[in-house]
Amino acid sequence: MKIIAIVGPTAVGKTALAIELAKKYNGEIISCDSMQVYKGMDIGTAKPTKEEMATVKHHLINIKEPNESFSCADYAVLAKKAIEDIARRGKTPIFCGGTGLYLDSVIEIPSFCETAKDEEYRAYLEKHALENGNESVHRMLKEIDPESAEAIHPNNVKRVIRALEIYKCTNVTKSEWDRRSKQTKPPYDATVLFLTCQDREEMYRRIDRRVDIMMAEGLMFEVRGLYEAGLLDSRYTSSGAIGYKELIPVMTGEYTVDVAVSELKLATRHYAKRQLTWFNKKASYHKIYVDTVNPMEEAQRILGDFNG
RNA sequence: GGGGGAUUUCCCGAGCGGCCAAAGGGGGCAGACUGUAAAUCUGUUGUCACUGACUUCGGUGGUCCGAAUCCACCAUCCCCCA
Repeated sequence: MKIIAIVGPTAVGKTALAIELAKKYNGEIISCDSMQVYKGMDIGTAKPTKEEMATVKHHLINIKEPNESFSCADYAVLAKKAIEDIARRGKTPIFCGGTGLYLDSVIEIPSFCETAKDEEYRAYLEKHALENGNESVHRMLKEIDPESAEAIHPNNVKRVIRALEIYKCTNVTKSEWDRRSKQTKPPYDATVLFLTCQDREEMYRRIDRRVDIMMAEGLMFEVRGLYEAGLLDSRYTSSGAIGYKELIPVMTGEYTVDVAVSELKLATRHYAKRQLTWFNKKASYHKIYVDTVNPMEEAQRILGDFNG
């Protein structure tokens, strides 16, 4: 099963390229973005426009309310279904988005969703860490899975807890799960195009420009609407989205719009750097510098006589 | 015109005679990442021939074995009285 994936930091033009390629290669797009899944969060997550979505079929966008929970495991299940669905109709699945882990959960880690979860235990550990310090839960992990304890920094409580949770749920350590998952490969033959900028300054300029456009398109209104509907709350994963969490303080009067916008630009730059770090280490990805070559031409050169 | 306060490394800001290349935060740069991932976390950040040397705390000169820290003058900014 052949699939195409377009990844890269924010604001390099992934969406546009995906749509062009979908037309060229008879494809449908599967969003690979942790925030575009939420309804009503349109401008801030830079979703494709209605027109674009009418031209090419998109999957896994607008499938959850902002107050619903969603995670990578949910994504992996749905994305695999989407691939089947698209393939059944003889089309090519084209992944497009910047959430690296989400892509990995389908093209690299077949057992991603088999480790289960235990919210209660998680909450218990969070409380424990809060009261007894980060080291306390890390020591617990060291007892049962020294290998993971070694790999996870004690301050990264979230991941320490998840490792403990995995063991609690499956009786198998996280390090063992990781080892096993590396032994099997998913049944997909993915060609990944990694869009990026050669010049860091250029990337930051694109981000600033993108944010200004979002504001001009009415991001503030979008945020206010969600805020007034009670859909922005730190309990929700969706409210951690860049563009929303920076604008909430404007609603409450803590920030001026100008301050919020520069915070938003900054957060986006930080995010883009993290994406770069993630994608850069993927040796098999085809890097395309959007500021020095024509991305569509380059993509076609790489994909060649690709046929799904 | 008179009185008071400030000036610190890219930025904010601590330091008030040795333990200071100088806390902390921000930013920059780099990195990690297998169920919250637009999240979470880590390292690094004066220069160099780097377990040591050199330059730095507005400027110049001084006191002292020793100054970002004390003194004098100058510069710039802020506040108060005229």
